[in-house]
Amino acid sequence: MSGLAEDAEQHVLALRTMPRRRWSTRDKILLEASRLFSTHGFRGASTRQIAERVGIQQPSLFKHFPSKSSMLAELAVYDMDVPAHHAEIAAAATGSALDRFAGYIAWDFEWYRTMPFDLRCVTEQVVRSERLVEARAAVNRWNAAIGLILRQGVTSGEFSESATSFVPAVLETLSWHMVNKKDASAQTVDDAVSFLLAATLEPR
Amino acid sequence: MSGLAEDAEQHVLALRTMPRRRWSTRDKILLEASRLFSTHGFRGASTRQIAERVGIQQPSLFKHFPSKSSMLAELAVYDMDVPAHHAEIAAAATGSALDRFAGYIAWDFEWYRTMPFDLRCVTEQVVRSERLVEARAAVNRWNAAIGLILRQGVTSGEFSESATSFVPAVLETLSWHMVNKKDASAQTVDDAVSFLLAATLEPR
DNA sequence: CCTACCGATCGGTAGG
DNA sequence: CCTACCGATCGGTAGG
Repeated sequence: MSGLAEDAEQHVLALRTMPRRRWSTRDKILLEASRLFSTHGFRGASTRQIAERVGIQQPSLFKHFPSKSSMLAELAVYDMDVPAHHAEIAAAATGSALDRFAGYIAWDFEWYRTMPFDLRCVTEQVVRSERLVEARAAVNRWNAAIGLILRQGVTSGEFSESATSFVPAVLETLSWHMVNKKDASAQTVDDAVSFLLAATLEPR
Repeated sequence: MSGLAEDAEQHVLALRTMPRRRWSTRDKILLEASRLFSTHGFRGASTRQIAERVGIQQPSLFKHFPSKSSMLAELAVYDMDVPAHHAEIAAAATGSALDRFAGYIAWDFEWYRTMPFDLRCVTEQVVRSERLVEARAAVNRWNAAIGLILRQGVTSGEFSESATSFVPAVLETLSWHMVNKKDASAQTVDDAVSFLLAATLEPR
């Protein structure tokens, strides 16, 4: 079922090159919902606030989404299914663990840097709200793929064993940092890759 | 006004050596509130849930706290005022930036590892809810002190300039990691210090 | 610390 | 996509 992830990735690539006023109402809803979820949390962001920012009445939201949580579920596809798909490819590829890990995190940081939606905190809210079963499965797939690459790197002597337990959480933080900073550039991505690799590599 | 931070630190040290059944109702409320805030977010945790876990009726909460947000404000003292106080001491001390930074983060990780309350996500919720003016001031003080140490280390050639922009967010993540993991030990603290220093130091 | 209760706001529906 | 509206739940108060 990688079709879901690939379709979602293509849709985001299309949104990035499209002026925001030409976005569909549905995507405008997702954008404002993501921003309010990030700022006030899922429960703290009301459907009336989302509708106001989009410029429609609150009940009109439910012509595009069956529920508020379905908005979060769709954002979780961009936040977890797409990264999980890329992480699984990196985990199954040939080459050194270091090269595959470096390649994945470079893609990951660039994904978040150019992401139109504000996905910060989506992961945590997804993991914690037990309703979103599919999104939780994607989180587990991502963790499994990253964990595999890290173990491969420890076995080959490239990665520090004691460091690997911190890597998933720090990777996530650096991803959100790309979203957080308006002035994040391609250089910022390179710096974040160097930062994480320096912490992960076995000291020589 | 470091008396607030020092009193709060002493209170936490006392709680750590006291069996939980001997805690005051007030501290039991703070414990369960912190856990529910961390799991469901501030808005997602209801006062009825908090009261149920403490074993009292919901309106009784307001005999101990004037409002739900005042519970968050008190947790923010443990999450921000106490660390800000220690960071400011480290920033003003003599010695190399590396030594002072390493000393601070070792204290920080140990603070969160042995913290009875679950302070994850308190910072974000504090920063975002504009009402908690005092807590926001503590966040700013912490950021200023850490930023000063980092700039000192860059000037002296000990720290990598491009790395320092990621350090505050990653430091916070590693602190929460100490709370998150039930099996976090003194060794985990040492590993986290090594992890962050490896990423922060100028490569030789 | 309890019972009883209130106004406000919430997510979502009906019907057009 | 709008207006009108509903049941549920929210944080907090009154009074004992």
